[in-house]
Amino acid sequence: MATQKELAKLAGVSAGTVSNVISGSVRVSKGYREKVLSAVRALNYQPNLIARSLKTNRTRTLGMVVPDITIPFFPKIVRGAESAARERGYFLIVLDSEHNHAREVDMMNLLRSQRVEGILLVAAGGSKEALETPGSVGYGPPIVYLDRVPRGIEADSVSVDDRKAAEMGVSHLLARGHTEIAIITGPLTLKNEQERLRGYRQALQRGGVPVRDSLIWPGSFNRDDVVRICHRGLLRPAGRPSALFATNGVTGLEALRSIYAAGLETPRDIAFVTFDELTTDDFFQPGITSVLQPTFDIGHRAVEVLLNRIEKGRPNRTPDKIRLPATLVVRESSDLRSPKTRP
Amino acid sequence: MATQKELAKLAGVSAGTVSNVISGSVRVSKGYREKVLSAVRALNYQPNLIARSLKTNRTRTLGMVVPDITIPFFPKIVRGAESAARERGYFLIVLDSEHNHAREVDMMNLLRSQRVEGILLVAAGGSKEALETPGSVGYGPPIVYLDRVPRGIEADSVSVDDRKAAEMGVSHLLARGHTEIAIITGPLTLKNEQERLRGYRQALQRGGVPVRDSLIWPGSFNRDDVVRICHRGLLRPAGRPSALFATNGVTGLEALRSIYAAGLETPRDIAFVTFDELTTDDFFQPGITSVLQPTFDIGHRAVEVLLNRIEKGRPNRTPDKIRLPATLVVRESSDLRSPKTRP
DNA sequence: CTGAAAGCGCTAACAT
DNA sequence: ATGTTAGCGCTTTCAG
Repeated sequence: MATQKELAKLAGVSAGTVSNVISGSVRVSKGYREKVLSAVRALNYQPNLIARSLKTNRTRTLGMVVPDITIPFFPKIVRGAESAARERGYFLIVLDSEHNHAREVDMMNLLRSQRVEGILLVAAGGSKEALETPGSVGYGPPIVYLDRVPRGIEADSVSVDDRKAAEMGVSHLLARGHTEIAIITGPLTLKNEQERLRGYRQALQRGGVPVRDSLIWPGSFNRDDVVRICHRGLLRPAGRPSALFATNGVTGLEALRSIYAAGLETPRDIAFVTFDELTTDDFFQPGITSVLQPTFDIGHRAVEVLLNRIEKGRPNRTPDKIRLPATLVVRESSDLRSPKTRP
Repeated sequence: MATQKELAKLAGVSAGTVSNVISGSVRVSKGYREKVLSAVRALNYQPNLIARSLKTNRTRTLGMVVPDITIPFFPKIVRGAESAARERGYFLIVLDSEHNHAREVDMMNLLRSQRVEGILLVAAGGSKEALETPGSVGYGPPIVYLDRVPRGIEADSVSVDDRKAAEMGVSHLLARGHTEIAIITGPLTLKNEQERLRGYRQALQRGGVPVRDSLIWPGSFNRDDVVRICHRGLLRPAGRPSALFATNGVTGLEALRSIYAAGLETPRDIAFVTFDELTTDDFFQPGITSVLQPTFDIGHRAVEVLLNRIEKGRPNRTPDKIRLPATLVVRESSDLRSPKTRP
């Protein structure tokens, strides 16, 4: 691929002039500029960003690490982040940690080696310890945590108010007259899963309904686990709960699968509310009531926070901890009054 | 962030020795190596890949451009590609063209400017012309086309045998006794959509069933379009077809939505087969019969083709045109014999 | 086995 | 307004 030196030779000017034309930072006379530009076209010149970065010590690139790009929640966040990055003239490199903290550390180091100017991190989680040491924080470019906010460290973050969001979903079920509301969670090693569980407890307490341990089903992101747990819970001798609340989309989808597999229907046999869109969202018959997170905004805002930190360059400023509200979309699965029966 | 020069000073050796230790290309005595390595730890050194790339003219990075990362089909391909890249020690940068050819050209140029060593492209399509000029082919790093193979240009590609795959789906419906089989397609500007339509025709012809234009419904990726087209087709005066075949997941999902919205059930009122997993795949009640593409393999194989091209460096070799088979997963939606009715 | 030095392509003084 | 030049961090000869 052509270099500026070659352009200079072809255009009959110096390398510095070529650079001036291309970067646009210094005025160049019209005649020379034209010559350079036609050389650019002739040689199909593409600036070497690597060389430019080495010189300027800037890459205009942001990195992002997500636990699993095949979970629909994450591509939506990626979209928002990419959009915000592009608006401000930055590129975004997206990497997948595959729920693996060791790999996450590798990815972070890779991004640092690539000299990205900031990193958006949805922590892989797993163990507590893992969450708290996401690859030796404290050096390298700024990090904004999204979705999963680490406990303890003072860092920028953008997430949903999990407790309030869960409370909203559970309160909705209470308002519909349910008192036997079970909850199926994701892995409780994740702080936001814990918070959602707290929101559940809070809603019950405020509603004057006792919290019963037998209705709290700690789950995971694993398909079979969730199905097994739900199966046991739904068919337990004490009788099944009248409602089930799922704290994330992956778990919620499997929970719904279990309900169907047990030959039950929502809301006829059991009311159901879940966090997140079940990919086909309004598609289920009956429709599934969901607590929706503002996915695009999470990504978008996170980039704004990151770029403000980068460009304003105030390293010791107090962290931005942005909490976005979720919204409740009420559909039939939580509605006692119109039990539809459609295949 | 620390540089090799700083390491050298701390370790009391020359910069060249530090480089030798880090790259591992030249043997360094144990004593010096230890010193360097402890300096690495002390300064939390991260090699500057930018500088390395500038020198070596290698980035060990691959680029990938997809039309829409939020369509579940693509993250699955990305997974396969990332996995293969990692196996061979390459990084993968994923970009989203948002179905927009102009943006696709930008993304390609960006990747070239970043000096990626090869590009995996799922073309944005749209207009024919767009497909045929994916950003001035012929210079820059090698390109492997996935999923959507350009007409005319001789290039490496990895895709599914669309015609055969569609034929398989339609033949299945014929075998179930259907003769009034409608087809709803994606945008027919895409060659693979055309091929799938040809597969439909071929299956009918081989089955001795006349092809009727009124049963061919050219669609798009647009939600409302598809719903409108299906609505019209399903409620047409001539009576609705006995089966519907959808040529991709996005269109298929909307088609199914239309079926439900019209108060119909599969397979009771109409049999239904679609390309691609409907995100919740085996979840629908009744289950949806699907033509499944080997998504992970498509990405994985594409990286292999690309890296072979890069590393073997045979520029004028005849192109690899890999066609992977799809598989048919038969579920209830196409089964006349056991019309379940479950909500 | 180690050190010194050149140079990858580009930008940004500085000099003309 | 244009040309000249140093140097970003690294690898890689080439001497020693």
